[in-house]
Amino acid sequence: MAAKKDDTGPALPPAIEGAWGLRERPPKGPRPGLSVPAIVDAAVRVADADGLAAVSMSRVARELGAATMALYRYVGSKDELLMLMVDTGYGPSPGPPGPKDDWRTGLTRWAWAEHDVLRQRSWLLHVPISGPPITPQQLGWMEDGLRCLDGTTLGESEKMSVLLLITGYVRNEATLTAQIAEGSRAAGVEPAEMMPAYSRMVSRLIDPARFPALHRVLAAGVLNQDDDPDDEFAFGLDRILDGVEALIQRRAH
Amino acid sequence: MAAKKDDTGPALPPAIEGAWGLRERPPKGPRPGLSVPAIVDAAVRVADADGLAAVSMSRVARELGAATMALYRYVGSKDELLMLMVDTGYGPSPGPPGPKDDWRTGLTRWAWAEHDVLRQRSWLLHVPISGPPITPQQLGWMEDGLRCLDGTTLGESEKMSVLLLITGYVRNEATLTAQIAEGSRAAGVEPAEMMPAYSRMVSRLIDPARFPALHRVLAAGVLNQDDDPDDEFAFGLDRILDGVEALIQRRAH
DNA sequence: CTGTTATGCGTAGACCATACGCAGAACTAG
DNA sequence: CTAGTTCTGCGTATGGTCTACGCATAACAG
Repeated sequence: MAAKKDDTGPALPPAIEGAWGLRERPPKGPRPGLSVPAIVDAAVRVADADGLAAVSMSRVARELGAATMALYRYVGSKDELLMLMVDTGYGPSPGPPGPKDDWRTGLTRWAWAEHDVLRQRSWLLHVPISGPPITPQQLGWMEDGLRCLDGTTLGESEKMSVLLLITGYVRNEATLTAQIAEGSRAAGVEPAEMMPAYSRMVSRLIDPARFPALHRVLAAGVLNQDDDPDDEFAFGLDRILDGVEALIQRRAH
Repeated sequence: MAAKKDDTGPALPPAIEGAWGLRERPPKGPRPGLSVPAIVDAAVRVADADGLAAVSMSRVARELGAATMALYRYVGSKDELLMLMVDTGYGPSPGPPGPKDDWRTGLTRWAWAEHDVLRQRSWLLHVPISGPPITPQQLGWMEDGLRCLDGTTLGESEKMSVLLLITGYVRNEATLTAQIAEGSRAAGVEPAEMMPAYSRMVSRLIDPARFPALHRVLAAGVLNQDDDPDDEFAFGLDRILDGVEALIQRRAH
């Protein structure tokens, strides 16, 4: 009676359970010609090469020399495939902080690690995420982030909030720079010329009397100079960590 | 020769120019039966009612009693329609800060205004944004945000960074809470039961030895209690503004 | 050898965006 | 008043998407 109490809320899709190492292959029937990891790898390869929009079931199947519908024996839907793609796309987390690292050093490294992944695989930003993380590597990232805050005065709930704050920032910053890159490719402009072109366009559109502050920003040439996006990233990250530091100080009081 | 120098970078789509009040109707030909604002309003109505996924060209046309292809006389593509939907979906900006407001009060109000819009129209979060803002209301929001920082010691570039930081945070927070809501609707669980169900599922999946920090968070019941999401939002916002305040203090030194 | 079960995958249906072209309306020039 | 021009509405058609369903076949258990 109490033995089969796995009915814990909404069921996990079979392919996700597979990612956690549960679920063994049934002994009957013909040998599977494909495997979930092979499919996911192929899909990731397509996304790396031609972007997320190129990832269709038929394209992934072609990549594997299989028929489109063969994939549905392994993944329940395209959304499920996308979820698994995100998991392997992020890859293993950067590992726990070193024993001598303070929380700030650790979180900085953690944030830069995600930053690097998203720079490399900008298609991750286009995957419509449909819920909190449930895949192994995703939770691995979360674990390592939490460990950075282990010795601090923060409560468990606050640690979680801080992590969400940082990961949100990283994703947002990556989204913005990826948009510039993709926009320039779509418009046929070289990336360095993108922001100046944008700046010129906005200058032409706005009335300086109705948009004085914006006009001042444009006049200062803020959007023209293509300063290192990494500096921009570091700036915002330090702002957030300053805020976290203020909280930690207050809790220690 | 120097009269028609509008060839400033990648051209603005005609419908967007229309949103800025440029572009007059040609005097020839039959009267248009539709209009861009009418189409955009219909599309927004569909998105409000049935979500962004329900917004197809045929559905919008049906809403207007027109044929699908008729819409293409007014917007160049569906992406263009989406861009216009975002503009009217956000609506007018909350206005400039009051004359007695300090920067922190102003930015707080600004952030909450976007927060409220995104709560109301969560489909805005699902629109794949494809570049920096070029529509009138979007730039209006930016203008009002910049004005909040008018009297501070920050440089123009820093003001922009702060704004991006905040708007990114607002979007991120809204995305997370919207995911819970949508996820619970998709899984047929009532929203209040969503996070506990998630918490139980993760507990079942992870090995406490490999995920000690995460295990501790779950044991503390952090994800169970459905504390007011607005408190959560206010927490993160204050963290960020603390960071901005630290910067302003340093610049004033 | 028989029954069971899982696999590969072909077919088909229900959508989607949109390129193209035609009939006719509404204006301007003469 | 007429002819020409230009723009509108929209029907048709193409090529793409995901995926429900069902059938033949392969591999195992007894």
